[in-house]
Amino acid sequence: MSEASTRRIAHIDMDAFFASCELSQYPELRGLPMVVAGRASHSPKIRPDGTREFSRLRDYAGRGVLTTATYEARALGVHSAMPAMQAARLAPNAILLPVNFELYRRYSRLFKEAVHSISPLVQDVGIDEVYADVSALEADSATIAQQLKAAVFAATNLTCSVGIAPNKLLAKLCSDMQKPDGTTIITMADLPVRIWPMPASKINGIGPKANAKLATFGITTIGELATYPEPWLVQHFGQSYGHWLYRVSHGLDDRPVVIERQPVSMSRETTFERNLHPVRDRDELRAAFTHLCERVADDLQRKGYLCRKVGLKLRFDDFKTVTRDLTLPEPVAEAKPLRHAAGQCLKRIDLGRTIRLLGVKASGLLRASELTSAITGKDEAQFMLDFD
DNA sequence: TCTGGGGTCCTAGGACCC
DNA sequence: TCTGGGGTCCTAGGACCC
Repeated sequence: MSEASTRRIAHIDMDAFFASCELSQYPELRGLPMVVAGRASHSPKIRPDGTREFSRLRDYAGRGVLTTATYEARALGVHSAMPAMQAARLAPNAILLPVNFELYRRYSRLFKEAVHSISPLVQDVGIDEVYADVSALEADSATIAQQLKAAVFAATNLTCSVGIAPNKLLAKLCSDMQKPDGTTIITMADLPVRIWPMPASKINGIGPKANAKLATFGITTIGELATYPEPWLVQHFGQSYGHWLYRVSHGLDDRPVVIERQPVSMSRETTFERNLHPVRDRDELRAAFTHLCERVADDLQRKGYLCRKVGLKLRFDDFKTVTRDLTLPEPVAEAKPLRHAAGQCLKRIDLGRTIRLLGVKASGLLRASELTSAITGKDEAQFMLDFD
């Protein structure tokens, strides 16, 4: 009802986050085309005179994609998620830096603490963005946006863009409208003018496939989507997705800001530098397989979880991906049972081609602490039964 | 020299139970 | 000898997001 329109949700999105973190380390790169991709072998070297020597994109060798590209690099036609080798042909002289997740996580923590200092109801949605429910704050939205940006800048020396709107859907669209360092505040009344002209693909949840299908009906903007009646959308996109398309096109979204969430799965995967043959490269595959299981086990134990389900993922040389999973009789968190279960999964896959990627996933997660109490409860029930 | 890694959510068929 | 129907779990694949 009308109370939905009284909510005020902020979406706070760091500007070119990874690149900005790197520029804070290497200010001499400001204004240059720069990309982040790959591993530590491309870290800058220190010259005898103390200045830094950076790798160039043309030095890149391997199968990675760009994690990020500065605006100057994007002007040369490269963009994040582009294969690095392909980007190297377009921008051979762009500065190349390896990913430094430790650095990004450090800045991420500072950013989120800063948002928290302004509004306590914060939902994490990735390393560089959060939602905050600011409905209960006294100040008006423009003041809140200024406070958020000032707090983030004071904590990180980095800028962010803020959108404030009646729900998460619109707040997310808003924060993207005036990047970088932008502030955009809208109400439901602004929908036709501010939101409807935007491409439908800007909506979170309308990806390449859905967008292409919408385009076959001549629908490219959110406003065009909004001209279609709900039954028509349901007929062509299914009950659930059609209903959702109808709602988002009219700016409707009642998802709450969720402060804490339990993880659903934990996984590790690796793409090999060259495709591995299941027989000829058996030793290398086995070592990688075991290592992935060890890493997943380490993640589980470090975060205090056990899993009831183990999954295996294989990508073949033709990029075809297959998965197999197995539900275990008892939850586990150690590498050995993970490795055994994943090995069982592997037996169900036809290994006719060489392998590009191998992955191991743990799901059906249980908190280790809760498992203890669950067992205690079960034992007590058992005891009662016996006693009876 | 094509196409990373870590996630969430949805669908759909079959098993199995009542 | 054809045929029910709801609920839940398991498994495989795929869309989508950062």
